[in-house]
Amino acid sequence: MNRGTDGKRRSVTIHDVAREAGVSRGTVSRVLNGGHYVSPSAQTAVNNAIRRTGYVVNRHARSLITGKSDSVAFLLTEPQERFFEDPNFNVLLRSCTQALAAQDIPLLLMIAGTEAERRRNLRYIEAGHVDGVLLVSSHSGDSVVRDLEAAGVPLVACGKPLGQSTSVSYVAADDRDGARQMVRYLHASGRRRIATVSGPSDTPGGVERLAGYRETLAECGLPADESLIVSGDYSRASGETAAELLLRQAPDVDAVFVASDLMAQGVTDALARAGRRVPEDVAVGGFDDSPAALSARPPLTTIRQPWDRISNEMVRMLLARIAGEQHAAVILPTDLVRRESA
Amino acid sequence: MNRGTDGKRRSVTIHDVAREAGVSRGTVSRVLNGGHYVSPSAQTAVNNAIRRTGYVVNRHARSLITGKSDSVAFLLTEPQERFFEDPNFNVLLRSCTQALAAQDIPLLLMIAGTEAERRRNLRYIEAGHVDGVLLVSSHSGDSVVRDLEAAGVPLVACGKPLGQSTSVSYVAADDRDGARQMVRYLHASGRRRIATVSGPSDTPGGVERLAGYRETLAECGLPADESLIVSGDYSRASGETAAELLLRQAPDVDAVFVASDLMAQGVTDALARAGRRVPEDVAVGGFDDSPAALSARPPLTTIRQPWDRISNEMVRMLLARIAGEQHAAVILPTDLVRRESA
DNA sequence: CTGAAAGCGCTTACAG
DNA sequence: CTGAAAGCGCTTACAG
Repeated sequence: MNRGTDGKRRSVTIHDVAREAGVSRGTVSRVLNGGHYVSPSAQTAVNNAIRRTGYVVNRHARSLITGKSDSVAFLLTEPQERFFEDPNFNVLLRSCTQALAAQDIPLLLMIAGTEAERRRNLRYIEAGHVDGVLLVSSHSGDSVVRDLEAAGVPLVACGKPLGQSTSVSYVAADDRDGARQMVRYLHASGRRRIATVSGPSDTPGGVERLAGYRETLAECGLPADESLIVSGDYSRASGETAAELLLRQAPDVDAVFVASDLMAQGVTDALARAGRRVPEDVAVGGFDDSPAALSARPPLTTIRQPWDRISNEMVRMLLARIAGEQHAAVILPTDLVRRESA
Repeated sequence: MNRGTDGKRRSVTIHDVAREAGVSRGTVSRVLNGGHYVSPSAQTAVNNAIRRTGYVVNRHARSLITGKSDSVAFLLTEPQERFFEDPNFNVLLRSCTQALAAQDIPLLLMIAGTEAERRRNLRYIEAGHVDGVLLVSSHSGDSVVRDLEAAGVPLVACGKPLGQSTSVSYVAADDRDGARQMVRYLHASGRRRIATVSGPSDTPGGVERLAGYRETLAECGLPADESLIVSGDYSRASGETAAELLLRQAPDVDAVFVASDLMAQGVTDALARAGRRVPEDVAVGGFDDSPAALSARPPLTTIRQPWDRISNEMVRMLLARIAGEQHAAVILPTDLVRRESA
């Protein structure tokens, strides 16, 4: 579609291409849609005509008949504050956008911070305006998954959706194993009073990383000690609070596995204020390998989540789901990244 | 549009509503589009029918005839690394998404990091698949503005586009005045060797904030001294490098106005390493009031950019532009935020 | 104020 | 392999 000098759109349609190529509109459409049942000569004639006329398909007309929009939504039900505090979402959003763009599928960004926004977005999605949704919503109370499933909308979640739904596709990092790696590492470097700051218990990361911590402690023959376990809400401030509590409850702590880098940054702040050196007195291990890991002082030893792979898998799965494939879960491995904090 | 159990969409159309309401499709369409020339009784009959049938307009069909997509693009031509390092973009993206959502207009996120992505996005936009674009692209070398303008696509830029185009709408914070406020403040608190770390000279912030710095120095009767001026690229690392250079060139520096919080964070790091106390020995003033200002140690005194207002204005202007209004520029005031670094 | 009708640009059976 | 034709769901002059 071009716009003339009058500002009105004057589009070259399939009709113009057909005339230019000396074939029917049906034939043009066929080459547009894969070139099946088209003779080589017609094929080239059409392609040349397309080039000469500068034709671009009108997606609305196509969608009207195919019933597909060729677009997907990236829906965020997280309270916004957290979203914009957490660098992981950025990486995820960027990678998903680009993976989709590579297939010429635009990404509609939707933020459902308030209940009203949640309803509006749901209405839009359920009206069939997108072919599927990439869902980022770590809290479980959330009914979005249920609503979307009920409406039959293809869906892939980032992280395992807690709660009832067992039939939803998701891709997640191996949280539990990541926690295990970190705790094993702390133990191997000689620490014996290993604490943890866990995430909220209504998030997969909150549950799984804590479970990994517990398992590994047992595996290493270290006693379970509830005074070594405190929890936060993934924010930096909650990390500070948690560390202060920890220092009171278990002053002899010599290592902390923190369930997110942002919280770990808060932990190192509090530790520094309390006069504990990191890592000499207390080793600190984070989770995520987010930018926060680098900006923390000292830089954080942490668990890297493979966000590029996660987003690529999410996009791949969603497209497969849209094409009719069954749901599935993909669990991706994590890596330990050594820096200075442990 | 609903999906039956077979997974196929079975939509209720305007036709069903018309039948249910006992009117023609034209009448239904009229109430959908504002209710002009419709009798009150027809109006209510149609509204009831819509409610009963759960009708939702098919946007593709509507777009096919109106020639509008009722969606806009948020186009980012910044190299991605910078985007995801800069918290301002997050705020901007969130606010724009929500301001648009309030009007029921979806935002398509487009990232043009590479030349190939740039071309693909441009093709999509120029094909008329969106009604307009919100552009975030601070570097001037960029031909996107030119291309988009040539194609007649309604456009609003964030920040003044450097370069030739004089006819593009934009909204920007008052960079120059923000710089003035900060330098005046530093001067008023007794500093006399006030340095600056400027941004790249091909960005509006790089140019304007430096100009504001120079003007205010003169206004305060302080001598212009080029050894007090170094530049960075807005990254934290470049702030560190700049500060190191500064300490060599002008060891007696007692204040630094830094053109971004991220760079200012690098400056405080380097200052701390060099044994200078902030703010006792050297006062540091940032720009942006981004999350980095809070996570810096000490927290940064900085210039707040009104991102909420900026995004609201951008959306308002774009919608006006799409509706046919002439281009315009909006300059929004900034505020000094006092914290501990100066 | 309202209905009948044309038409937006495409895809897809249906015949050949 | 190809063309003619129907139809996707809507909006908008055009008559009344």
